[in-house]
Amino acid sequence: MSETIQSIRGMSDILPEQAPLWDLFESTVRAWLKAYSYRPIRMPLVEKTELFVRSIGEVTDIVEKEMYTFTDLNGESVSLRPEGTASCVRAALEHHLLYNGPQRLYYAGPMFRHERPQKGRYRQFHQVGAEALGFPGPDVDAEHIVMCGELWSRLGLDRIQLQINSLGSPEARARYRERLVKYLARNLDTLDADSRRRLSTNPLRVLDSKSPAMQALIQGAPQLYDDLDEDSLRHFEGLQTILRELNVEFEINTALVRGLDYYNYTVFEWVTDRLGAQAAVCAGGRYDGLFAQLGGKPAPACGFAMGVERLLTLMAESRVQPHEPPPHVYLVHSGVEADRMAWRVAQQLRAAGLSVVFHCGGGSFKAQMKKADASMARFAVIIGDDEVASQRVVVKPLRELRDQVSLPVQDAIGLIRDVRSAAPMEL
RNA sequence: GUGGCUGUAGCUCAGUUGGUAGAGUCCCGGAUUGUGAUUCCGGUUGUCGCGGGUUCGAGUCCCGUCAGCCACCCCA
Repeated sequence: MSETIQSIRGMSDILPEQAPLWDLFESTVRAWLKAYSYRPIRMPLVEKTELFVRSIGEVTDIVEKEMYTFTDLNGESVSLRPEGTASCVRAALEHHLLYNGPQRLYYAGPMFRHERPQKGRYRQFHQVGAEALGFPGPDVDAEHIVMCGELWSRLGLDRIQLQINSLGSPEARARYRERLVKYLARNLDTLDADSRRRLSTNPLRVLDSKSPAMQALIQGAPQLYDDLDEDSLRHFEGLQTILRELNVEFEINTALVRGLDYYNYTVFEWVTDRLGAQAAVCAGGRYDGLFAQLGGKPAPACGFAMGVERLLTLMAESRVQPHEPPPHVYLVHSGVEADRMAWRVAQQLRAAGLSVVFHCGGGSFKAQMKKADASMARFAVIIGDDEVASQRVVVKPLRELRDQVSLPVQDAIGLIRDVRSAAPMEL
């Protein structure tokens, strides 16, 4: 025997047992996006590395050390996508999607980041993202936030809190960054090693530090809010007004700075206390500069992405149960003529819209029925020599405590159909 | 990338200063070939994650490695 092969670290199989929850999530999400008139777009999983360098930012951890980057056979550097927004904007530019006005788009699928796996964090993980391209106002920011809130209730989830912040215009952020660096530099001896490193790379992220020793320093730090220009303030106020009118609860978290470079103005994050360290289940914001950054005609835009695995974990913990009815019929048959009849009956049952588990592999009735239980199918349909002679089948309920009956096939279909839509019986 | 904990049957887990592979569950066969239960009997549950080392002898101790979990970092 040769050695077995394992899946790659941080990349897992979604087994049949878990699939119904994924199905439930995906169908809920699709209906929800349809209700908001977002249309699907499917981008490649692989893009030129340059796309992510220019959009996400060269000095971000994602681009610096987490991308699956390799050289294609033609010598070009390509990467598995670590997120979806860059590809989505690239596609919008490439196909001139905004020529006919603004677009509401969504995508769903796997993303890849070479991080150390832990709860809610995997190397291949899934996101659903929505992007509103060509909308300048805070009303679209609000739309995104409101629709997320609605999704949580459609998914049966509660205790997901909303945090918002404004990063202002690029100029405002640059002013603030300078002020913050000065402040942090004065308190250099209080900074931990990570924060000192961030001082030169991404100083705003120092505010995110979880180190208890840093909290006082962070409390006393200058506020980005003080550097916001009039337009930024008006945009932020506009968003808050809508949220308040719609009774959407939110918290302004001035330490909320997204890790990706392309954000400006509104940023928001939905967080939970039930996932350990990976608190964010959905995050997004405005990225008015990205179109130009990717060489296109400037266009305002706003979007968000949610972590599917994290939401599924919450659903499982909230005991959200997908309704997955078992097949209608387990078809048991024994005997040369009976086998032949069984094939025919199976097709009749399926043609009538019933799902059939056909017993393959032969064996005695006893052996076949031994496998039958209520989780396998609602009914066993049994065919033997007597049934061949009478051209009837035996229908035996596997879930209800009722006697088996002998019926012509058409009557059997009727009987099974009658309970098809009935709620599954608790056993 | 850094740190901590863990890895024994398909699954959930025992395994006592280092001395010959265990339980429950599941699965398979039979008692019982017109059928789901119960009971009884029998059977496989295994490179003890992998590779080295120490030792007469390693599931147990040491080193390395891989994987899982948790935290840091980062992020959805």
